[in-house]
Amino acid sequence: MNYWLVKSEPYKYSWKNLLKDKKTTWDGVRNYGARNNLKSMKKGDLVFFYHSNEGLEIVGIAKVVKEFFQDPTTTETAWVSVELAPYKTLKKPVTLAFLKNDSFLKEIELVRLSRLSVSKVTETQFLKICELGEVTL
DNA sequence: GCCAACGTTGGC
DNA sequence: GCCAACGTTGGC
Repeated sequence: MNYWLVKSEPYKYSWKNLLKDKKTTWDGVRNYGARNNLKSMKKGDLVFFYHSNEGLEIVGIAKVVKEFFQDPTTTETAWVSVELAPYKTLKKPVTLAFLKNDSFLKEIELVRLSRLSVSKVTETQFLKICELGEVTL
């Protein structure tokens, strides 16, 4: 099992939208690093859902329900999508400011590679953030 | 294959 | 609205 994090600008697609939709196609990724991460996702992997621009916090955990396939928003075969479904909502969102201030969590790719829209999360980071978010898996 | 110019992302 | 970080493009 691997752990990931995706960013979304809430005015475009928020965690609430995902809860309402029950599942969504994660499309529109046009960055090779992010694309490679999408390709590495396995069914059942857990994915933090982060609100960028507004909120600046991790708000939920989604689950990979379908592994990568051609991104339906383009005919260029370089780009892929996965399907995500909501899994758990964090009782207490974990903010970027908090992560940056934590000597352990500041190593997370979300902080280190701030422009990457799909990033990796280690198991330890994942569990720590779940604890902070008061969410039980 | 290097690197300057430029564009984009996203936090502040 | 600014700017740092970083990816991409294109000339050489």
